[in-house]
Amino acid sequence: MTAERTATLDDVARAAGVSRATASRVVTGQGPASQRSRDRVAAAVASLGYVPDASARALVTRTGTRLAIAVIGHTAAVLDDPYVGRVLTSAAHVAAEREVGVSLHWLPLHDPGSLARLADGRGLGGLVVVNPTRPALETVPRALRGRVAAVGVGARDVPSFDVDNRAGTDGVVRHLVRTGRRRIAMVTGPSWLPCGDRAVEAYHEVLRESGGEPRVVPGDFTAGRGAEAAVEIMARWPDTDAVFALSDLTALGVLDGLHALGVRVPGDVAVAGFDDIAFAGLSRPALTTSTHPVEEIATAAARSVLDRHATSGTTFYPSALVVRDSA
Amino acid sequence: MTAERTATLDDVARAAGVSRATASRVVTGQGPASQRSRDRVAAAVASLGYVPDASARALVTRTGTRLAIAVIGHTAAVLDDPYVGRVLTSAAHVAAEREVGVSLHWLPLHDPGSLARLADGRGLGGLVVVNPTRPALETVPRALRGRVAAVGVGARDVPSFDVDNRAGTDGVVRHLVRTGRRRIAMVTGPSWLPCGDRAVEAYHEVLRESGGEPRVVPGDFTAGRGAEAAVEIMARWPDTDAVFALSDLTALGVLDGLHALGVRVPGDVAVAGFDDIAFAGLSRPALTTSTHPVEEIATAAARSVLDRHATSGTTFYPSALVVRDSA
DNA sequence: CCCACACATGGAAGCGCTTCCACCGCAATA
DNA sequence: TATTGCGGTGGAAGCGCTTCCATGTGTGGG
Repeated sequence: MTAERTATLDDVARAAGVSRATASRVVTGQGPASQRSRDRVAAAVASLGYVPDASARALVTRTGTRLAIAVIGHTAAVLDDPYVGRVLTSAAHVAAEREVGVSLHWLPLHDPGSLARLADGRGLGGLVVVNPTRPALETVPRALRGRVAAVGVGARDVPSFDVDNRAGTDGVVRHLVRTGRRRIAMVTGPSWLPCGDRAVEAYHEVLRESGGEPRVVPGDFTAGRGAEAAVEIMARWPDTDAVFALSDLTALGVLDGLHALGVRVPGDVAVAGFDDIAFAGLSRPALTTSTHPVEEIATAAARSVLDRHATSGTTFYPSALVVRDSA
Repeated sequence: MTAERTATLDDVARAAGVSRATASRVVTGQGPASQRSRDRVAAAVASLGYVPDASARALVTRTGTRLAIAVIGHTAAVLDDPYVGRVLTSAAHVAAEREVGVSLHWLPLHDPGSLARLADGRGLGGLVVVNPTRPALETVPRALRGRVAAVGVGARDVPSFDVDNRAGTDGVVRHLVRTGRRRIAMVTGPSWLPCGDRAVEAYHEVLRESGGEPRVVPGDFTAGRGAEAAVEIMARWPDTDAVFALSDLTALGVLDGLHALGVRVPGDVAVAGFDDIAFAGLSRPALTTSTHPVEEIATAAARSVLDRHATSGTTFYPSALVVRDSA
């Protein structure tokens, strides 16, 4: 075990024959430096394998670079949903682009205060909140002001990015109506997620127009709940001829529940989901759904944060109907 | 915008009427402190809402607390696989338990050197490498020695945790043989992943015993590749009566490819996967597979790292056959 | 009654870095 | 020639924290 220290900026400065101040200027690219210094420092950095210490840097600049993703809703179910994975992938890509790290934080639904602990050594360059709830967003640490964005609607004061699930729902339900369905049930998302509200509204509107009466049961975006919901729906309204779930995962569960009940899809009941996850095309029957450009949304959110775009309000991304076999 | 600074240890010390050194001792719990000091400092911490600055702490202790997860194989496909998500969830749980953060790093397959950049301000308390490749592991920064574990086999010098896919494969293939299949094909994992080798060996062994000839096509753990592989297999060996894929995702793809070919499952061809992901029970026909206790494995890896267990070598976790409809 | 010994405590150093500031030499201007 | 201006530079301060060390302060034993 040789006591081989990792190179420090002082080492670089010494090797390059300049002061530490100059070395710092060259390494960070801030401030003036002669071509000669620049070259010598660069050479020293390369030969020593110098990597700046992020902690020390964060300590003095009072601001870090890491991109933090905070996912609200601390249940294992959240990650079974490919949604979070897709958000993470995209964020990771943006982070890689910018050469910053990304950290992941799981926040229990009812301890929004924990968001405050995220400042974590000022190491953060930005924060993306997934599934934002209002109380959670209000506890965002002061230190992060101006460097926060939300994925999902419901954010105040911070830019927010979400799929237009009002239009998406409208498209799906209209498709159901167009194909002759009239007794259409809907499985919603978790009630604490404000973003589902607009979808439910759209569902009600289309039904009002087409003369159907609403049949809404609560969901939570899990497959298990979908299976339960299917049973509930068929027990309560046996003449139901279509089920729309605000999540493909749930729709897949509905498919399963219906299958267990001996109900044929789409013969007896049409089923549609939302999100167009990878498995949607793989189920039997393949799931009719509406796209959710998660990658685009998450990428935009991450960029917005890292670029310090001071915009606020929600940007909606379009959702497109994908007709497969189930409806 | 009031210039409201966040409380520092000096503020705490002043408010408690002790020196900064004493305040530090109380906050960290290291070193002696009288009950009186302890109480006063605790009160000051509470009233000021003091949170230690992780950067400053990491700077001086030369070691952080954050748990880093490095996933090797920088492709979007990796995250479509629920596998990584399950690892992350588990790691996040352990991190929450220990009140440390977790950061996520996506490492391109062919730039193992990037692992070195992870030391990232010594902010790391431990590193878990997912899908370890030998070259990648060799570049783990010195600073992290003794605080690294791997999920998946192939690690040298660091503790490693994986499912016993040799036994799992053995179980699945034997089940296939037991149910009368003899012309069994296998779709493997990506060739750069050493952990698949033992599974392939087990497959060969069972086949040797039962007198079947091996039919191996390469896979990459994606569903898309599964569909392709199904077509390849049926073209090359039309009398194939079973396909075993080393990943449920791929098996689901095989199901899809077979369906497109008009091949009935399990009537004409039995299909089995590996991992028992959530969707395995949802497909039609429901997938026969072998469990992969990812949560257990990842939890063990995370704990091992955070607890500085100096064990090395691989711990294997059992895999259990789950018989459903597809085989 | 004094010394040794523990325990508590505060002062000060220093982790690796950025950045303010004063300074220097040089070219351009008066 | 004397003056300004400016790009380039190094010294030094300081970010918030831990920890070494020397210094009190109270106990028990000799």
